[in-house]
Formats: sequence, structure tokens, C-alpha cells
Amino acid sequence: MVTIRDIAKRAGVSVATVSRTLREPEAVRPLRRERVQQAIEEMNYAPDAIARQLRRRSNETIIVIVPEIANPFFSGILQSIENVAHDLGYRVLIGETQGKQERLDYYADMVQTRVADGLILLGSLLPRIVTDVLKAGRTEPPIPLVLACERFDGLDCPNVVIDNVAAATLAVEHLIESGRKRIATIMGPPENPLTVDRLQGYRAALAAAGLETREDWVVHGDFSIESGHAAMLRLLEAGQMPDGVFCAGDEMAIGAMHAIREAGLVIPRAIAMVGFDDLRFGSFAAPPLTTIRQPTDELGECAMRMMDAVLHKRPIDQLKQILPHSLILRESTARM
Amino acid sequence: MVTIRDIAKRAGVSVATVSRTLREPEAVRPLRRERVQQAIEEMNYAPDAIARQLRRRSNETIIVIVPEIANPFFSGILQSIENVAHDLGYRVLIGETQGKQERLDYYADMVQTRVADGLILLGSLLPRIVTDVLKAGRTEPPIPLVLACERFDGLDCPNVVIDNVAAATLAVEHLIESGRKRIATIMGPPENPLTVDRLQGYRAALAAAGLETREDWVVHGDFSIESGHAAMLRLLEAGQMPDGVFCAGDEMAIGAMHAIREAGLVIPRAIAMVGFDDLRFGSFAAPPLTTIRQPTDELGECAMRMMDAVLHKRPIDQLKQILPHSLILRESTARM
DNA sequence: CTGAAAGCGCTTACAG
DNA sequence: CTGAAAGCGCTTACAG
Repeated sequence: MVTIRDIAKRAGVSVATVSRTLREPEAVRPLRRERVQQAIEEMNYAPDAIARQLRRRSNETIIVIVPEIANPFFSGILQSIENVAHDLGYRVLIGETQGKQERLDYYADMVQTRVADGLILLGSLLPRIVTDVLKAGRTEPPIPLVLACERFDGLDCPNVVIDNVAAATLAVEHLIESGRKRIATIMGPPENPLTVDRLQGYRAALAAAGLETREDWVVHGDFSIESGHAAMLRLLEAGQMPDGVFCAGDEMAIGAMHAIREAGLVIPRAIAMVGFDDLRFGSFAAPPLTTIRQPTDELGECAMRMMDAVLHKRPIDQLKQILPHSLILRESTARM
Repeated sequence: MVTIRDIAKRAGVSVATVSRTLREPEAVRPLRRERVQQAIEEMNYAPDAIARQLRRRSNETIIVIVPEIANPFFSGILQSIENVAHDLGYRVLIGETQGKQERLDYYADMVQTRVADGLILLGSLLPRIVTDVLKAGRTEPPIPLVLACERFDGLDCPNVVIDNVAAATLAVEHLIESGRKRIATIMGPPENPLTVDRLQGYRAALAAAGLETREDWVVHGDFSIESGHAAMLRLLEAGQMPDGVFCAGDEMAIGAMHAIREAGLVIPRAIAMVGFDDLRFGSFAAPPLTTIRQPTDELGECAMRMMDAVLHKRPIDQLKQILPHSLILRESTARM
């Protein structure tokens, strides 16, 4: 392995001069600079980033933790984060929790041990080092932290989300406007913060319209296609069959639509469907799926820019950034 | 920031003893060990991983480079790699090339600068540091490298793939057995190595059955849903309409099926469809999609285990690992 | 079992 | 503009 010392020797200069030609070439006299550059070329020298990081006390690496890497919603945000990180000069480590607290803590620990400078957290679980602080009555996170796509009250850290209550309300209002009277919902896990918000929006829209609510019209999945399928099966057996379904995720909506087709019912004639997230395949579903669009790219970009600000101790204009959602109209809610 | 020195001072021992209680606690006398552990607790000490890495000259980090993070096939493999990496004690950095050579080189550089110990490469592009070596007539990669899901002849590095020629042959044979006579294909980009293999399989199966081949039955997409849709539109306008289509990716198949439905044709009655990869949503498509299953989990696991072997200089039994594929039968190719 | 000391490969004030 | 030297926070032979 060739080090800065080898280059210095070969070029007949000090290691300081080698370091300078690498970091601020304009600060070294052209003649020596060229000698150094030639030596680097000849010896195929690559400076050791670890040594540099130790000396500089920062490593321009962040870790993003997601519940599930292959989940298309999360992988979309991850992609966006990675792109901005690349542009800003950060590297990104990836950690998957699978909903397990110990895995989350394992990854969060990486910023304590300075493997990463900061943590961008997707999903609804908080690492212990953060909840410990909350329990102690403080609100400042103990590590550079940005929360994306989910909010946690009482924590003073940058946070980028959409207004899930309003988005769910919008979705259900649209079902109502399309002439539906018996509107059910397939939600995420009951304890999930997103579920709480979206359920609230669902209930608000029904109440405002004076429509019937039934507890057996509120069913829960885990955001997977399969769970949407299973949940729809339960709805089809409800005391009264719904004529519209608001699904708190496009994947669950895909599964639900499959169940409806299997039952020999036609979408949207028998049952209209609204999803959430606006995933790629939604517009190629049968029929194309009306959905609430979350601005995935902007969520990721905003989260990464917030992280950059935190790490450079720049002020953040808006600690809680609320990004706009929108309703994407497709055939699954066409008026009959 | 609290360092090992602070702990040593507080516990009244040397830094060596602190380091030992951290790395090999059984080697230090219980009394002092406890004193150290207490000091660590009290001062909330987390050892600096960067310093350790510099000293140990290894950082248990790999980088996996993918063409596109949000592509479900790649994100599935990434997930699997990350899981095995976690179990083996590695961290994983992620890099997205977007098909751009400069981005690939940027990320590959991270193992040169020792940010990562090794590189797992998904996709069909090779970094310059590798092609340079090939050009120089050597076959040994200049960095710890594992190739997943695509092969490159002439490079002596661990490689895990399926037999794409055989898999494509199997897919087309199945279309033939289901009674199809006019079989078209939607392939990936022409220059893609996967395309070369799968096209070869397609042609072999048709030739063996003595079926008609037409150049306008071979169309190309870029593996995206949208490109599958566009490609199918071209096939529907071909001189003769096919009655079976082999799609070199499930996403393209989803797009293609959408085009077929839009044309008012029924799958599989008018046109049967076979996909490739066996992505989650395939079994929830309308109709459920027959496909070639690639063992995503095993691909990722095998790649990561190979990387581990490379980094520990353990011998690798099989440099080119060929994993089994299979045909998943669903309604999109039901016999009429 | 323990500690003093060297050293991992850099960067960067400091003096010249 | 340049170099000698200190130091980033660890680990680990070595001697005791």
C-alpha cells in the first residue's frame, strides 16, 4: 500500500506539500505541484479516506434507516436521498429495521460511534437513544437526526412530512363526490402514527358529509399487497358491503383490487378505490388507480438538505416542513 | 467528546486496559473491568470507530452499486445483501449509477480510498479501474469485487447469476406448449448482456420448435413499466400480431399487459404473456402473470457471502455461481 | 494481567 | 511557498 509518505519521498518534497497539492493545489508552486502529481500518477496513489476522516473529525457519511428496503415507497425516498447526498458530497449507509427495535438501535449506534455523522429516519419507530432523551424530559435529539415522512410530537428535530389528515380527508371527499355512500377504509397497523392521522381524516370526511360509519368498515393491514388482499376479503364479508374503499397505501390497494376482481365485482362500478402514495404501477393497474400523491422526491431531497444544514449548524427555516400532497384522478373512481 | 483517555483517567487505568475491556473483557481482571465499565457508563462513552478502523486497517464496510435504487428487482437484491451484511457484521454503503459511467467510477473509487473494503456490483456497467485492468491484458480485478446478476467474460472475480439463456428458453418453450405459434419478445436494451443471453434463449426455443421468427417481433425497452407499454404498442402494430409475448422483465410485462387491455384484447385468450424476475406484484396483476423466478434472496446472500470470503481471503469453491431459476405458472399463459 | 509506547495515514497550525 | 512536528483516537506487540 502506497501512502502520502511514499509520494513525498518520490517527489522529493514533504508530506505537507503532497497533502496540499491534493487539497489546495493553487497553494503550491507549479513546479513541485507537477512533480507531486506525477508521483501520484506513477505510484497509483489514492489517499486514505479513513485517516483523513480521523484527522478532520468528520466523515461526510449519513445513515438512512428504513423499515424495509424493498418497499417501493421507501426505496423511492431512499433513491431521492441518495441523489441529493451524492450532489452534496455525502455517502449513504443503509440500515433496515424490519420493524425491530434492536436493529434500529444497532444502526442508530453508528452515529454514536461516528461511523456516520447523522441519521435520517424513515418509519414509525424511534431509537432508544432518542426515547431515553424524551423520557428524561428533554426534547433535543442526542444525535444529528432528521425524521422523514412521519412526525413525532415532542421532539425538536427537523421533520418533513405531508399533512396526512388533510390528505386522507381529500381522498374520502373524492369518493363521496364520485357518488359513494358506503365508504370503508383499509388502514395500516393501528398503532402506526400514519394510521392515526389518516383514520382521523377518513372519519372527518364521513362526519362532514353525514355518511354512515361502521366499525366493520375499518380494517387494518401492514401496507403489503397481501395484507390489502386479505383486508379486502374481510370488507367483502362485512355486514354491509362498501361501495368505496380508501386504502392507506397503493400496495394494499393493488391487493384489494385483486380481491374485488376475484369476487367477480367490477371496479369502479361496484366498488371505487382510492390508494395512497402514487407508486409507479398504480397507473398500470386494472383499472388505473386513483391515489393521493406523496412528493417522494421532494421528501427525500428536503430530508437530506435538512441533514446537511444540521451537520453544518446552519439554521433551519422550518423545523417541521409540510409538503403538498395531491389527488391523482384515474379510472378506479370514475363516476358511474 | 469523551475519548478512551478520559475513561482511563476516570477508572484509574491505562488506555490499553480500557481498550481491552472493550474488545476482550475476559482478558482483564474483573475488578478493574468493572471500574472501566462503570466509567464508560457514567461518561456515556462510545469508542470512535474511525480511529479503530485506521488502526485495524479494515472497516467492515462494503459498497453496493446499482443502476437504480427504486427498481424493485435491484432493491430486492439490495435488501437481501443488507440482511446478510448485517449478520456478518458489515455495513453497507449504497451508490446509484443511473447508467452513468462517471457515477459508477465515483462510487468504485470509494474502495480505492478505503472508504469501503469491497464492491458488489449489480448491473451491466464496469468501473474504469476494472476495464483498465482488462485492457492491460490482466484478468484479476484491482479491488475486492463481486458481480451479481450479470456476467462479464474474461474477468476473474466471483460472480453469481442465473442461466439467462436457459431461463429464456424455458419461458418461450412454455408459451409454445400453451399453444402459441406467433411469439414475440420485449427485451431490454440491445447492448445489455442480459438481453444478449435472453434473446439467444428466445431464438433457440423458436428454432427448436420450427416456429416463425420475425424481426418486428423483437422489440426493446429499458425494463421500465412505461417502456414495456410502448414496446407492446409497437408489437400490436407489427405486420402480424403475436399471440404470445415473452417479456424480459415483470415491470415491462405489466406495462405490456396494460397496452393489451387498452387495445381491447384479452389476456391470455388473444395474447399470452410471460414475464421475468417474479416481482411481488406479478401475482396480483390482471391476470396474474406467469414469470421466470430469479432467486433474489439467494442472489444477494450468495454475493455477500462471496464478498466476505474475498475480504478474508478464504477460497471460493465456485467462482461463477449459477443459481437455479424456475417457471411460475399463472393465468397469463393459461391454455385456451 | 497491566502499562508505556509506537504507530495507523493523514491534516494543519506554526515558524521560517 | 515550504517543512518539521504535533496530534486525531484508537490498538497491540512488548516488557514486566
